[in-house]
This record gives sequence, structure tokens and C-alpha cells, in this order.
Amino acid sequence: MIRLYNTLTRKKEDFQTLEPNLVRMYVCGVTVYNDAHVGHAMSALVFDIIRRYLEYRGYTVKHVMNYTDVDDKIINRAKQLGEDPLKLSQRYVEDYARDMRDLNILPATSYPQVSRTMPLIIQFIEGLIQKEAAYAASNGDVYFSVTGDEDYGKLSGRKLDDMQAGARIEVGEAKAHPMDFALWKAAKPGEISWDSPWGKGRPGWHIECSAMNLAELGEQIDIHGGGNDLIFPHHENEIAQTESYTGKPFARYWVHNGMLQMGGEKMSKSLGNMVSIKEFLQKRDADVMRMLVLSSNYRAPLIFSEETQDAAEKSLERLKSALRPVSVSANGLAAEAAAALVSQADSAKQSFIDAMDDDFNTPLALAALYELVKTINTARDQGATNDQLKPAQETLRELTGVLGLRLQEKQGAGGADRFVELLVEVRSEVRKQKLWQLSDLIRDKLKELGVTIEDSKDGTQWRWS
RNA sequence: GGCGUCGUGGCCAAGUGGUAAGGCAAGGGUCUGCAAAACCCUCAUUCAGGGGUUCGAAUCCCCUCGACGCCUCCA
Repeated sequence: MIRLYNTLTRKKEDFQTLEPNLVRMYVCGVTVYNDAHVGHAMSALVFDIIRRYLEYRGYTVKHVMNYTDVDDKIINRAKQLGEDPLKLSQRYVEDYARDMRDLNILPATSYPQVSRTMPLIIQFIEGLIQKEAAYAASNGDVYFSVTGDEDYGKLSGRKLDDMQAGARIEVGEAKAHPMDFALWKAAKPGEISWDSPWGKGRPGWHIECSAMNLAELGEQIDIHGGGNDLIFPHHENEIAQTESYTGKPFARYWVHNGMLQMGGEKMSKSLGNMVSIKEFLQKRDADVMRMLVLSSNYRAPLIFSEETQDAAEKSLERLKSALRPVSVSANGLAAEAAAALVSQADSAKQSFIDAMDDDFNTPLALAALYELVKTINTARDQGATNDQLKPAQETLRELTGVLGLRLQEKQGAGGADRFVELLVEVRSEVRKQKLWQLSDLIRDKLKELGVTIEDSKDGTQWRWS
């Protein structure tokens, strides 16, 4: 039984889907007006890992991720660049998709966009007005009425009375209650807008997700995810809208990832302390980012530093070490030891599943994998043949694959391998003649060129590093 | 000011009542011409601090200190 932490109840709960074997999962995506950063990568990776694991456990996952392509920031940026806002956002939609692909994140089932959901959004707002959960104001805006929603605040644990509305928010003259939020914003002159019963305008931030959810997944969903900075007001307001509209509980499980931290602060567009996904991938492999995310609980803040990145890289090397073949002179394990290897692989797999079942406890799951690594490496040291090692290695491949790790050995530039082979061969001759200085020189120089050489009794192995 | 999450060895981190997993780093060893890799051994009487509950607490309660997030756009 899978258990997962539900922000709504602040408890771990047994995972039970609305429909057997089907998971409806909606994850709040990004506002597309700039390069995505590693914080976005963290969130995307968390839900990619969850999705992969649910699929591994036999579920079909309908995974919806939206793009906010109509928004103040997009409009402002477009104005700066003298570009059409929808063209600008579309460019970044495609850019984001590339980033996701480069991070080895599985494509979502669908990617709704605000600009393409307009009729449904308007219909949704009309429905809310009919139910008197919302009202059209004199200025052309439409607001959701929080006072009419009895359990408003249940996700974030806030009470209307506690919230110091107006302290930092400009209370619009037209709002009946300071915490009422916009479903529809009247267009300012020259702004991109859509026709509506309330005049030209565009949707507020929260309504889009309610509408797209309804369109893509229906009135009720299993998992609603996003960064924990979205809990309030975004997700709180989504619940308010959708439940007022449908009269049914919206998402069964609210899942939120912790923030990625740079030097003690969260990374965000507004703080300007961000590292883009592209910048990251120029320096490190996609697996490194994923390993970083795996190394701590998804709900906890993730420290993004050179030190933690280095550690993640080392951890990957460790996993890879178990996947390497045996040396040529392996004598083979006794049947008993070979059987033990297989059973240890099985128990590692069970530990892995137990860990992941418990709210996707990836650090614990990794611990199970490290144990398997040690088992495999020990067997290799004791003379296991490749055939004997293979089942355990395949288990390791399977489980790291569930986490989305590729564990690829680095490749050399086209055709370079042949020349490395040649050098290694020559060096072996040199070593036979015990010309150690020369052979060490070759080893050092190759190291500088990214080739690691390892000598053993059975000869020399090399790889790109 | 309010709401929430959290504080475990040099670093990352698991552990929610039964006596501290794992990884990295470090030190020693096996192997090696030397390295590297792999393997073996060592590495927190202690879980921010102080009270309390309990036969027993890192785990529950209270207080203090500290960090972070949200309350305004944010993954």
C-alpha cells in the first residue's frame, strides 16, 4: 500500500484512487516568460519521480501540466521586447518542453494552456456567479466571494480573520471583502484581451487551473501537486472555486514539494538569484539534478550548492560502479554464492519498494540501492562471472530506471575511442617493459583529456570520465 | 504580527516511543610497480537548548533559541 503525505490533512494517508488503477494527477506548471530555473526543475523532477513510481506500481497515470501563458508578467515582458505576448509565451512553452526533455522528464499526458481554454474559463466564472459564489463588480472585474465559502482557508490552515488583508494588498475599491480575488480582470487599454459577458478582459491567475483541471481530468482528481509556495493563495483559491462550482471535494491528495535553496534563500525569479536549467546542464549531467532531488525528502527544502552537487555526482559514480563488467579472469562463484546474490537483489528490491511506498522516501530507497551496489561489487571481487552478475545488475538497472536515472557512461567524441584503444594498447606494452614513468605519463595525460585508466591483473580498463 | 515546515556526526540524510540506516568526506588496511576502482575496518553514549510525561524519547507535551516558506507574483 502506497502512503503519501496530504497537505490538506497534514498527515500521511493510504493512497486510494477514485478509479481503480487510474491516477488523475494535475501539477501546476510554470508561467512562461523567462528561462526556467533549477527550482522549476526540482518540482518537475519530484512529480516525474512520483509519476514513474506510480506507473511502476501498476497505475495508469493521467498527468496534466499546465502552462500559464496569459499573465501580467508576460504582458510586461512582451511590452519591453515589443513582442506579441502570446508569441512570447509560446516561445517559452517550447523552451520549457526542451528543458524537460533534457532533464529526462517524461512528457505529461497533456499540456493545457490558458489562452486555449478561454471559453471554458468564462463558462466556469458564469457558473460561479449563478451560484452566487462570485460577483461582477462595477469596474468590469469579477471576484470570488470568500465569505460565501464556509471552509475557505482549509488547505493553508488560515482563517479569514487572521489574514491581514489590506496590510500589503491594495484592496480594490470594487471588492466586497478584501480577501476576495479576481476571476476575471477587465482589460486595460491596449492590453491583450478576450470578450466576455463582463466586457473585454482576461482570467485571473487561479481560475485557469480550476477550468483546465475540469476540462482535462474531470470534477474530481486524485493528486494535485506543485511547489509549497503555491499552497496559498493559489491552491487555496483553486479549491474554493472548484468545490463551489461542482459541490464535490476536489483533489484527494494535495502534494507539495519543498523549495530549492540557494545560499539560504529560495531561488526565484523575483529574487533574481537563479540558475537556469540550461546553465546547469552545461556543467553537469541531468542525472546529477535528479540525484540531488532524490537525496532528500521531496517536501524538505533542497540545498543547491557546489558541495551538494559534487556529492550527487559521486553518488551516481557509486551506482555506476556496480554496473561495470567483471574482469576477464573471473572464475565464477560457487552455486550457493550465486544464489545468495540473486536473493540479496530481491530483498534490495523489496526494501526499495517499501521505502518508495512510504511517501516516496527516496533517500531510504537509495540506501537500499547502495546496499545492492555493495553486494554486486563484492560478488565481482569474489570472482563472479558476467552471467552470474547479470540478474542483480538488471535489478539495479530496473530500480534506478524507476527513479528516472540513466546512469550512462560518458561517451567520447566521434571516433576518439579507437585512438584511446591504441594508446592503452601501447601503454600496456610499455608497462610490460616496466617503463613506469612513461606509462604513468600516458595515464596522467589521458586523465586530463577525460579518460580514466584502471590497471588490474587482467589488464587495463578505461572509460570516459 | 498571523499561519506552516523544520533544527540528527565535517557535509547530505533516514529514522514518530524501545535504545542512532545509508551516501560523501576523513583515517587505517587488502589489492597494485605506483595509482585508480572495488572490498574490509574506524568514525554521533547522542539527535538546537531547557523543562516535563514515561519503565523507556531523536521520536509525545511545554518553553526558549535559530532557520526556512507563505500571508504580494513565485515550482
